[in-house]
Amino acid sequence: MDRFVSHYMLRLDGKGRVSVPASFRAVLARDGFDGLYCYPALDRPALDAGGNALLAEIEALIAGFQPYSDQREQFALSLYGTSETLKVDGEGRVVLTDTLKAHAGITDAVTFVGLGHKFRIWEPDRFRAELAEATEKVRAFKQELGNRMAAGPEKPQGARE
Amino acid sequence: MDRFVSHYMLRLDGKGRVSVPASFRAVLARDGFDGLYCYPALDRPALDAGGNALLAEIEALIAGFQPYSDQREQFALSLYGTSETLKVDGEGRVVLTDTLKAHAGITDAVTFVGLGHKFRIWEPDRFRAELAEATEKVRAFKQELGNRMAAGPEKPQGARE
DNA sequence: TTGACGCCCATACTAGCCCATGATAGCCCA
DNA sequence: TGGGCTATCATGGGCTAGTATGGGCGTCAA
Repeated sequence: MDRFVSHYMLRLDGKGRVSVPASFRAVLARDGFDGLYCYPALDRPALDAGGNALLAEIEALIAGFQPYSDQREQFALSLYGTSETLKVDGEGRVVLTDTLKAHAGITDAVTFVGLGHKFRIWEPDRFRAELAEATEKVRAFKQELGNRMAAGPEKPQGARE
Repeated sequence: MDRFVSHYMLRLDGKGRVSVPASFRAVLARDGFDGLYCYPALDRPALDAGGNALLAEIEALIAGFQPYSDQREQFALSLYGTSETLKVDGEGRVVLTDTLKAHAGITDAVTFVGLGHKFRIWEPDRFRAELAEATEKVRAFKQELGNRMAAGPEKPQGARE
């Protein structure tokens, strides 16, 4: 496996440590990154995390802007500047910094969610809400698609089930 | 790790010394530069700092201008002329010169911010403001990007992010 | 001489490292 | 197929080395 998939709820211990799910660790190990690259998601109260694949994505994004441009500086600041490379201990645990925990509202438990080349870390209740909302939207979208199908012979272009 | 990443707030002691974050020192050590190369950022009340990678960037920038041109001389003057090579003591601390501190409005604490190949030194309050502003702009930019995508030839929106 | 700076040592704190334990799930063998 | 064994995993706690910070002392230059 070379992708982050599925989700896991895990608790922080007294020292604030939390185990990275074993299957995610396996992906990171294959990816070759030592540690865990992590930063606050831009538009959600959650954390994005991953390894070299994620880092490469960010680097490519920043390299796409003109050197010395304002946009590039802003992206570099808000991506590199808020990132942390968390160390993973011998048991596969990490300690989230206070800044990271504050952004996601994390206290004593987290939910890890695989998103393919990266994964996201949520406070469990917020994750449930986010998942419910996403599921609802997907369901509505699918239904709308079905209605459109039934209504007319014309096919919705580009819509694959 | 070969990039400056994350940010750290540290205080100056009575002698005006401040510890360079350990993770930044590790990058500098790998970079091979002895000391800390530092100069006032051109268009911000902050200081740019780094090692050989930063020096190489500056050199490339200046080399891009016509030899003997006014621009080249001006850039050379304002970059090389205002730079300091700070010494790092046995404990990994540096002393900022008065000129540097004045430019950034630094008094008794600083925030170090990684920007990949270099890092920036801010007065903590100003940094908070700058980060908030940059994050806001990046967020707006991303949203605009998303809207543009969704407006295009009908794609299932919400397909990741 | 005085002040600034480099160099050295001291200390509180915490992050990292190591070992221990309980639970679970997968595997093997009868 | 069922039962037991073992490898893996999540979790807990203690110890140690590293880090940030503070202060003393000698040296060099103004």
